Amino acid sequence: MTNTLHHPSPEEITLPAVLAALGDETRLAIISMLARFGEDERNMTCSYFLSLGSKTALSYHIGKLREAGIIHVRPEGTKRLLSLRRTDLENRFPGFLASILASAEQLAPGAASSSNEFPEQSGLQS
Amino acid sequence: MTNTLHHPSPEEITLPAVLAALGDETRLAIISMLARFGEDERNMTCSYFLSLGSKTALSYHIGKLREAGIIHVRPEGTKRLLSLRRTDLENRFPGFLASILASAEQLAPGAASSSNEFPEQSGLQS
DNA sequence: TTCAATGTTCAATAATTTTTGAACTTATCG
DNA sequence: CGATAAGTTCAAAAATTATTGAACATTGAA
Repeated sequence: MTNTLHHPSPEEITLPAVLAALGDETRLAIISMLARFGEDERNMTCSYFLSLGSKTALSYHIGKLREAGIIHVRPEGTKRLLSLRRTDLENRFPGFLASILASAEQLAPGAASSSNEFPEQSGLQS
Repeated sequence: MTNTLHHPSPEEITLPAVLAALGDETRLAIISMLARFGEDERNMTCSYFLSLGSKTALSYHIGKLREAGIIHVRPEGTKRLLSLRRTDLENRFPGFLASILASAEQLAPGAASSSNEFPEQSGLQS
């Protein structure tokens, strides 16, 4: 049995697949949290995202993100350490991830609410 | 019967909806063609995109793009004139549309093949 | 070793999205 | 007027995606 998780190579990452993968609230929330709290990869395990859905649902969504080439998943013991494939995405679709993340910042629970008393519109409501 | 087509206001446009709408090859091709050949709105009718699907399928996809706030549809006689909501999208999600369009340039049939003999990778294969 | 934690897999179900063809509306053209 | 062109609507069918719970595998810890 192939024990290593499959990750598409940079050239295999396609725009339609990436957009489809991100066109889902749960997955958008995952990458948004990853982007903000993921500087230290050690904390970003699957169960970190349990507030977003059941164990099985997360396994499914994380698999989608991985297969689309958006995140990297590194098994470590019984855990999986997740990280954004920032560089690969930037090379493939310049500016794309940055614009998404900037717009998605308010999506993830526990967002660093920018201490703004006047929320304006954020474009992120379902 | 409300004869005017509904278009979400800028504040009603949400990132998940936009991403979901664009996570489809047909719709990505539509906006890519619109971006490249749509400077003159007069030519961009629904039937212009007939190479991408049946009449009914296009009606469906164009409706999706409209409801997501990505395009504007103006009835003119028996036709519908389509245009990208570039400004609204740029205000809402700065840099997003530009990055998509730059990456999607090769998607639409009849693309201005950039006269490049060495295609590299384009990230747009299905 | 035994227990608990972290995830995956599978099959079934549910929900959503897409595609189709037929019928229909509206407007334009001769 | 009568025919054609451009689209829409509707309901049914097809296809895809997402959710669940049960069972399982692996690793780490007591």
